[in-house]
Amino acid sequence: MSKVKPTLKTIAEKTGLSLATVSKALHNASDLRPETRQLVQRVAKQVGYTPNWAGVHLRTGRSFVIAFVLNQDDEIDQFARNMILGITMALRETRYLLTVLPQSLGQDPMEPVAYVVDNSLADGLIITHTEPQDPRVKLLNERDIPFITHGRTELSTPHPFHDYDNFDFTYRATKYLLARGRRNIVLITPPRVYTYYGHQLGGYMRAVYEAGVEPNLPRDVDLSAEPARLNAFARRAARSSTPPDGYICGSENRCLALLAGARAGGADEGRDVDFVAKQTTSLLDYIDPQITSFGEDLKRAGEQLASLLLRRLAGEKADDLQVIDKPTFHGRKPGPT
Amino acid sequence: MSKVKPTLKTIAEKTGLSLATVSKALHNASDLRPETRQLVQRVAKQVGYTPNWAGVHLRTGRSFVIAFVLNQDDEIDQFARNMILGITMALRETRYLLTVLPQSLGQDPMEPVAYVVDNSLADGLIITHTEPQDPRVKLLNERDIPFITHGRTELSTPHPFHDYDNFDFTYRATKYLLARGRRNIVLITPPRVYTYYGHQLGGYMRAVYEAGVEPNLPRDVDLSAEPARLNAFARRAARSSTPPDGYICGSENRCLALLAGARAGGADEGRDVDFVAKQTTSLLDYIDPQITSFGEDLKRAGEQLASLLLRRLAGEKADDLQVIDKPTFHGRKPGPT
DNA sequence: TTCCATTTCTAAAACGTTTTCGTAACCTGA
DNA sequence: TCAGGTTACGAAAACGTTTTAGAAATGGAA
Repeated sequence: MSKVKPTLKTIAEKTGLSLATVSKALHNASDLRPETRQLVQRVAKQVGYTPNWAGVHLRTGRSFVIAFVLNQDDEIDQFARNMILGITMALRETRYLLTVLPQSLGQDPMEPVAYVVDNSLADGLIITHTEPQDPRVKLLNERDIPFITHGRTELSTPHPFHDYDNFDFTYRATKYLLARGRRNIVLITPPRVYTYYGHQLGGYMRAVYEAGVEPNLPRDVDLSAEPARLNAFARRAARSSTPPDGYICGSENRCLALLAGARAGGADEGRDVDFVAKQTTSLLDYIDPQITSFGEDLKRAGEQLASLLLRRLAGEKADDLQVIDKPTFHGRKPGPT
Repeated sequence: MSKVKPTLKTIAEKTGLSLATVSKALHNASDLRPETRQLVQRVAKQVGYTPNWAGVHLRTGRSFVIAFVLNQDDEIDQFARNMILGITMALRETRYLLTVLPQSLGQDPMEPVAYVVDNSLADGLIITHTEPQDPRVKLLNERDIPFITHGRTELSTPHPFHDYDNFDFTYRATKYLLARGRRNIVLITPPRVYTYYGHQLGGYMRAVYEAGVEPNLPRDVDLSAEPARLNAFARRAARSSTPPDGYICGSENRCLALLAGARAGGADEGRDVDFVAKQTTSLLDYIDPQITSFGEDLKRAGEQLASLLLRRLAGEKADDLQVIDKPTFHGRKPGPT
């Protein structure tokens, strides 16, 4: 077994053909005799030829790499894992590889994106946690670099995106709680900077106003803080003069934190208060109490993001590459009392 | 603003020096006048030069990429996320990038590794979920490709690894339960193929035998199955003639599944049965009941894996790059009754 | 002044690929 | 037989980098 990796030259020498012909044969060029093509491909397989990516990259300028910017703050359970899983699923069977870049907590969100752009590390980017006026999107649009976002922006130039219908989630979740007779419903909002903060708030407000009920918007507390803080908040709230009788929450774990807090405050789940969560894992299937939820399939989101981006790379228009997923209802309670 | 990316040639023309000199100046070569070095570096900064990786790769054969094989089955909560986070943390400030490859469920574990090797996609690999006779490790050793494993093997050729002391985890967990008067303790084992299955079993067995207690090893059920199955198992077991009074479990979520099952079977947590989990997230900090656990810091594991691998790439011996992390105890119960 | 040693720089090749352009060879019809 | 057109292949350049081997310039000693 020879130690050196076979190259086009190896095949050229074995077949007596030129480098140019070999290259074309492997790309199924039309100006070659079928026999020549087959000969080359046979020899290529025989010697175990695989293209040298550095060579390809240098010559073509294409790196066949998709970059994913991994955001650190996890309001959503298993976000990163499922996203990456989905992306890699969509990328297998293609020539593309996935590279992951960290977006550290204190760090400028711009930095990883600029790094990829400046070093032309990837043919396309996937970014998440979008803001209405996302500077990363602006930069990428400006430089004309293919990308897709998870989440929408409010920028005028259209760009590919995949999003979850967070308006629909909170709208239906609120209506569900209202139907169960709840009237003092708290929405645990995500960080205000993100676009979907507005969506979630919108769905909640609409449902509440339609029902003629007052919204409950805690002002003095950051509801997007760590779960332990949520726990404390729910405990205090349960003991207040107007205890919430419903919670809507964007993650299972945070929902459990609220639940434990409410219990510690003396509230009884099911009787005094109900919870609705966004479900991104199977956790709610096997714990008690049974908590009603709306599902978001992050793995599928990752898959879609990647394949939409590939279509973008193939030249499709941004407007045709915009998808919004609907929440799926997981009822786990008997009907309204 | 010029559209083309500056190259060494750009700098060479601006300074009037040759390509060779510019290249050496940027690498701090010793055979250059300090003034020349500074001149080149100043101009490089001014024009915003960044090296073209394809060019570097082609010339040097080094890709400056670390590959991480992402295993799909997650017995451990947030495994992938924290691992990747840690790796990327260790890699920032270096020239190295991380690419993630999927290891699909039914798929031959060999495939992604072989893919990386055949296409020389990375300078080094990080693989997890090691088996005692891991074929991937054999291949990589054979081909002399730098790598590191999360978990040990039983192969004779030494290789770099980072591992969690799973023996110590189950040993101490079992002793903890024994000290609380528990005598019928079930260990929820991971899949048998993995090396750490043996470690966990060993620690458990040793503690049990030292105490003169019979081990409880359920034979007819796959304890590494999905959490929903664990839930059903715990329910059945609670109703049996010899209900377990202690569970040791390698993940928080699975532990919650057991807990819900035991409750459904009529067992009361704290009175009839106790749980000890391996803790890799903050979940246990804010739910009830309070569950005692042993921590495994996966993010730090990722960081260590990456930096050990970098040291390997720098030429250090495998024997010097082997680390075993100790469990950290999180007691959440009052002392033994 | 001459010669050698040292310092400082450069020319050129090489890594593997794709693509443009050119040129043989062949065929067709008169 | 020959002009004109088509088919099938090859030569060479280019992408950006690093490195080897050598050349020019400088300095010091004789």
